[in-house]
Amino acid sequence: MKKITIGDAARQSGVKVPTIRYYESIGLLAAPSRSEGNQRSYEPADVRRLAFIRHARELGFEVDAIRTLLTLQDEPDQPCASADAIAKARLIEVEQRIRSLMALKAELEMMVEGCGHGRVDQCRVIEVLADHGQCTHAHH
Amino acid sequence: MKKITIGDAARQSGVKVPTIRYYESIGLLAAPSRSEGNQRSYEPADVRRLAFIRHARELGFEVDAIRTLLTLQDEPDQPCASADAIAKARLIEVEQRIRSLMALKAELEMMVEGCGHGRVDQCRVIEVLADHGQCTHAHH
DNA sequence: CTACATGCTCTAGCGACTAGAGGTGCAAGA
DNA sequence: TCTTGCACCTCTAGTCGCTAGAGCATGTAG
Ligand SMILES: [Zn+2]
Ligand SMILES: [Zn+2]
Ligand SMILES: [Zn+2]
Ligand SMILES: [Zn+2]
Repeated sequence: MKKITIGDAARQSGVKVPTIRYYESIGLLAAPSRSEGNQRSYEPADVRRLAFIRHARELGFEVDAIRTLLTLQDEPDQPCASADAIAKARLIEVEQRIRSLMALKAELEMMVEGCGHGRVDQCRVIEVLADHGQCTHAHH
Repeated sequence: MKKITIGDAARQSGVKVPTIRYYESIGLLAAPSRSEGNQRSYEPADVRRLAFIRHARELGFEVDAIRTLLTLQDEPDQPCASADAIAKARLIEVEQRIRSLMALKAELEMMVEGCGHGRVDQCRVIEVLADHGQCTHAHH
């Protein structure tokens, strides 16, 4: 019976007010009912949905993936294979990203630690940037 | 002999043609001279500059940082402290990103491996997404 | 000379928001 | 009751680093 304003929904879900409106505009969250003064009025289920979205975003899922996951959530008797596939794809993505960043980290360490902090024309940072041949990894 | 077209510059530097024009439009690369038919004509130094930009982008430096690095490169007798600071900042960024992604990886593994691949209402993936309390890390 | 590749400018779109302008609604204190 | 002031509304435009396309002009090989 209590009306949940967009501000309340934001506080309870951790999703910012403009972002909630944005999610509505892209059809990720259904348009809620309105008060007499045309203000959005949410149900507890909407807040749970927002928290779900936020958590999925924090874990790096794209909005399109979240759209699919939300649809699945609404069909509890279906097999969960596609949800698992989405999560697994994200996991593989993250693993690749970590590998790539570790290689990057190595290059950056070489640059930073290799520099004697003198003049620019002796700077290891600038030197390596100007010549990828100085890198230990062939591809970044 | 010379007359490096934008296509040649692209092939030699690894930066795509529209991207070169984009870099010119944001002032990252100086506008080159033009041929009689109004076509861009680059010097070898421009191609080196493009390769520098590309390498820096591959290492994840932002365009604004690259702008600073390029300015520094043009002043070889200056101290390289600010170049080193930019690289170090990027290194710290990368290290933080790796840590964050490792935590993410752990959560995703729990989700993917914890699921018995049955019905959606028993899916570990959906369950964890709906409740951050199920996560091992407090913050993502 | 004729194709066709490459070049030109300009505009719009991507993802996932964020910021601001300019207006309305609403609750609480004086 | 009035007023203050925050919360809410819509709409537009900006962020970053490109990328895609339209509709032309130019350059080159056969
Ligand atoms: Zn240095
Ligand atoms: Zn390199
Ligand atoms: Zn599952
Ligand atoms: Zn979590």
